[in-house]
Amino acid sequence: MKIARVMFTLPLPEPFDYEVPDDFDVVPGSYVRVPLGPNERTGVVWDVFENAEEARDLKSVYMVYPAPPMPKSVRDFVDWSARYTCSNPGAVLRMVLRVPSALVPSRTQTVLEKGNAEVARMTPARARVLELIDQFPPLTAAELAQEAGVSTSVVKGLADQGVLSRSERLIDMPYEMPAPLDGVHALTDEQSEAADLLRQRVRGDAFSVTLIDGVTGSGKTEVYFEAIAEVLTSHPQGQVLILLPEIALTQAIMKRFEARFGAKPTEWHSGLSDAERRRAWREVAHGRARIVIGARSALFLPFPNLKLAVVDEEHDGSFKQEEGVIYHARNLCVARAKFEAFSVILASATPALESLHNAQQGRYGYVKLAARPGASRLPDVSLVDLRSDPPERDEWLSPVLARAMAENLEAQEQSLIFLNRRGYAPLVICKACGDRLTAPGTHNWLTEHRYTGRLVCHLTGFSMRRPSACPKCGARDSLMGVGPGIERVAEEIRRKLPQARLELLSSDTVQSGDDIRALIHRMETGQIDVLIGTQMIAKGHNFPGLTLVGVVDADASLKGGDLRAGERTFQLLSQVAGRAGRADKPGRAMLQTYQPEAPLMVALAGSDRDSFLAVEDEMRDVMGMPPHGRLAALILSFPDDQEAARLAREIGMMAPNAESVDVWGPAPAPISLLRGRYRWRFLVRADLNVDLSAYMSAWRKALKLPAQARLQIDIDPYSFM
DNA sequence: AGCACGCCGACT
DNA sequence: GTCGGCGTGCTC
Repeated sequence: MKIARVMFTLPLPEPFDYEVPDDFDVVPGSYVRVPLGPNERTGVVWDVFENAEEARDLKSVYMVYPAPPMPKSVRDFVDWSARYTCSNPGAVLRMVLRVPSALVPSRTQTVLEKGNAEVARMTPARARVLELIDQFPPLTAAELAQEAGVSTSVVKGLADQGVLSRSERLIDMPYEMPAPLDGVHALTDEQSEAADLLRQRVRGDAFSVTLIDGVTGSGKTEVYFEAIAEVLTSHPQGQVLILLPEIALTQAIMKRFEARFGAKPTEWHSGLSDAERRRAWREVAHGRARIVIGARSALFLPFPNLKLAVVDEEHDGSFKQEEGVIYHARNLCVARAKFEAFSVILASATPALESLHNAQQGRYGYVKLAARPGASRLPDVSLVDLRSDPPERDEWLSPVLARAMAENLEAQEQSLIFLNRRGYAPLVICKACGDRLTAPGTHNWLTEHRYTGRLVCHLTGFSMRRPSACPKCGARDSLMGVGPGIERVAEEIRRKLPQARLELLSSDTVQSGDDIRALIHRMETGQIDVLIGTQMIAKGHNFPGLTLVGVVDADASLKGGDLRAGERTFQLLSQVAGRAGRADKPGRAMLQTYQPEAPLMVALAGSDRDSFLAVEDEMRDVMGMPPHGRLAALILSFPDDQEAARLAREIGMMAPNAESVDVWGPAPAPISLLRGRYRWRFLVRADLNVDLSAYMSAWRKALKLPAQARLQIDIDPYSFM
């Protein structure tokens, strides 16, 4: 008897066995329809084996889909990812099998084109159809009737006479084949050299990772285009995947691909319709989609013949999936490359410490691209010591920065003020009773938004009208905003520079991409003197008239005990500082800080990424943190406050003892209440030689928790909330 | 994930 | 006396 071991897209711990009828062509990787309990489901055959002795009475496979079997390398990748992320293989499989309807071949439709027969009796309506027929590719009867402005019966009549001939066409057409167009970009010597190296690395069928470290405008994209072109020519069936942060998947990037490769790449992201998704999945699975550009979930498409994956903006935090199966697309991409023996290119202007570390260790190849000649370089960065030059009471700009802004305005140059805090004040207290207003059931402070007149919790999304009396003691007009948000700093700037044209940029002031583009346009064309904004201003264009960047609170993002706070702050601040100045007009950046002697600040002041990273790397090494150690988080959530705390302590007692593993916690999570559930966190650190995934799985397995308790395991956490 | 079976409140 | 609430458990 032939037995198929079938994996489902369900959170089951293991595959189920089914009998395979003799006349069924079932191989490992086949997609099958099988009975499961009272229903039937689609699953993937993980394995096939002969069983001599009559075993349990198994149910039978109903049907095999006429789709290319899932390659072993992809199944291995699913198994490995499940183990690594401490999730069920079925949950990972669900990410691969996102579109079950794509397993069925595309339906066909009848289309019409010019036939052989002559029209017997010409009518005006028929004449109009025949006039048009040569101008279009084959169309359906409905489309043709619409174009000609006649009813479908006219079209049908012509077809029945043979004047139009009918043929069948797939509804979901294969994509156009890309073919590199030469001579699109002239490369500089440096770029050619980099391209040569990459071409050489993608030519074979070997696993490799190469980091392209190049500032904005250094031609990273053109260089990795060369590697893609090489794959298309040297591997006639080869497929290429480009992973981008979701937000970077714009029509602009699609146009650049089209210009280089003569056809639109296949898109894969959350905005696709069901039909587009089905088509994309099917074309990928058949190996016909040769260039796929997508967000992190594209990593789980069932490529049969992947030869190259590019992770652009590889440092970007949005590659980390924080819900369901928690994974980092960049890291899993490298893992998949090992299973399938393909090349990976990581590209960034501010590479992640981990990636640079791997490059330094020789595990990754490394290509450095310097700035394009004439492009702006990092501006002069100076530190404003808030201890020696403090702002006035209830103000946030040091006199030093305020003076620089006034001079800049005088010289008709633009300033940009960065503060990563939305709203007016990050905390509201009652002057009468001293109460700090928090979101209900949490300790999260409410942020005051003057613009909308509301108090908002930025962590949970809770929001209320600003009350006129204290909710605790009832005192009237006693509520007071404490600390700065961008609205409040804007108020201070209006007071100090009343003639300046000032605008704000945060997720509260712009609703759409169009709003942002309009604002960037006003900034570019000099219609704004001072732009004040949150993190949102870090990304975007260089502004030619911008010569001063002020960072209100350079210390802010260092707080919170987040492992990567320093690294992220450096990336963010160097991005923000990099907005200032052009070759002809040098820019300067001023960072307000209470700790000008901190290594991060010193490195920023020296615009010295390498020495900052060296210091950061040293610190991580001393603490045994990534990339010198491993990190995992365990998060418990439970509907009841008291019981959650008790369970958390109990879970802590059950942590397995292991060499070279430190368990910290439980601690109430920074977002301690989320969707009605109370949350506690553990942080686990281990040496590199420890299988931390196995440790975490063993820990979870040892626990017996009530059904409402939920445990999340986050291997290599990026968010500490 | 579904969908069953199970044991406790408001209704013909 | 039932209809149905969603808590627990199973699916080869």
